Amino acid sequence: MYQAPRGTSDILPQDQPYWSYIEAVATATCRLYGYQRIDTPIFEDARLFVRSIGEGTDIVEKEMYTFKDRGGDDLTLRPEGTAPVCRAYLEHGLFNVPQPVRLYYLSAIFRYERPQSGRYRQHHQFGYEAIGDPDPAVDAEVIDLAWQFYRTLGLSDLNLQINSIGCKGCRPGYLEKLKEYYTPNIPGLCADCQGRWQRNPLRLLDCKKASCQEAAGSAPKSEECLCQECRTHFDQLKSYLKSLELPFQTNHRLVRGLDYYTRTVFEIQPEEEKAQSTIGGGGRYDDLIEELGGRPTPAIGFATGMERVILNLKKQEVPVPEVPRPTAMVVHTSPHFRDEGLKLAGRLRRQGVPVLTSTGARSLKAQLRQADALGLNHTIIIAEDEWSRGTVILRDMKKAEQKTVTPDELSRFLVEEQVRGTNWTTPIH
RNA sequence: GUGGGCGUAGCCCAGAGGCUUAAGGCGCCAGGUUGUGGCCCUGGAGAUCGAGGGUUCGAAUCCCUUCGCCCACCCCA
Repeated sequence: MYQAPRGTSDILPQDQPYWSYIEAVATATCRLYGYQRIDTPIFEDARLFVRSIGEGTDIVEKEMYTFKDRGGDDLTLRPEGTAPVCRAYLEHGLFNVPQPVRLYYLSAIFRYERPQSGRYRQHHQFGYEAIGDPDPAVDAEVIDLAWQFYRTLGLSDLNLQINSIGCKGCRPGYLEKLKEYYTPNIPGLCADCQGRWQRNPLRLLDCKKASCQEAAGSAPKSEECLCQECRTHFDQLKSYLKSLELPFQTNHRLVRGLDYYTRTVFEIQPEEEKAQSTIGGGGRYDDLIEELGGRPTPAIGFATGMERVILNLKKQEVPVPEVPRPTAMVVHTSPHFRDEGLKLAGRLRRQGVPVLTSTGARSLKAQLRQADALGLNHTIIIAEDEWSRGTVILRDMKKAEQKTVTPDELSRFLVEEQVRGTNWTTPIH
């Protein structure tokens, strides 16, 4: 038997309410803030990602789905959403519209990793970018939008952590200090951290090993090494966040895994911290667009993992709206009426009434049993006697009552139900 | 890539060497007479016991290999 490839999964009807709910809330929230949707291809020139994410990162080193197409081009299944949006920004001259350009996306992301709870090879992100404006007010807006999104969804007990990792001007100095501080501790560090000291000192800060955490605890803080501009930017952001009444915490050990981040970085995670707990994160990437061949263009973005959001919606037992389904079914006492049943159902549907039809040569009993199992409110029974008098039976399955009606009366009743909204199923769980 | 746990019907699972010709529950299908569901009763379909090899008179049960799933590390959404 074939199985879905490792790390991928089918989203069955049972889970679809979560997806449409999240998409609806994401879309509505973005509209509230003036972000417009953008969709980029599922694959891109491999170099786009190597260039933007950074050669030394895990994503580029071992997680990209890269392949040669028949024309010999190296293509990569998008492992993150920001670089493609920046590419589109440049390609379509979006620097010629009023800045910042506010864009959002809902898209599949691919990373070759060992799957585990909340981590998949194909997952989905809702993300957005504000490109072309250095103002810390934009940082605040981006963070606020994320917070608003989670709140609207109904998630509670979330933590917002922020940090500033400086710019290309002041970060090198900070990294020096960091390495200096760690030098005497090197023998006590875990093997991974010994490598990090060499290649990516920032990452020393978020090692989860107890032994390394100790050292990280009293390590020099990036915030204390910011240049004047970065410091002002960070201070202003914090003050804006306070104005917006966002309950943030400054986390000096918050760094992010992609190379392109500058200044503001932030993450949002559920209070009870676990593995892969971060549900969303983002940051500023003021040098990325230039790196991709554009003019220097400051920008900031955010992305959240849909699967992780769903995980938390379930954990917190947040009720989500059910997707509408018909609550009526046309059945018959004899297969001879199947044709009439199809016509009647067709007529109802043209009037906007969702209905099911029974299939197969089943007995009336079997058809009703099925209607019951599906939790339908009504069955419309086509039966000899009534049909010969130009009527059908409308049976209320919940009340176990039925009456004989003409097709016109039937339509009127069901259209009425439809308008009142009772002709759709609503409960869930 | 590394470590741990687990693989018996669509789902939950019993069975730990010969009464297993693999049990039960849910679900599915059908029936319980005349055109009507939900409860109950009866019947049915559905499992090469993840796969391959080995030990044995005999293996779902023991051994080896392999694949898959889950969880954790790394890292991230």
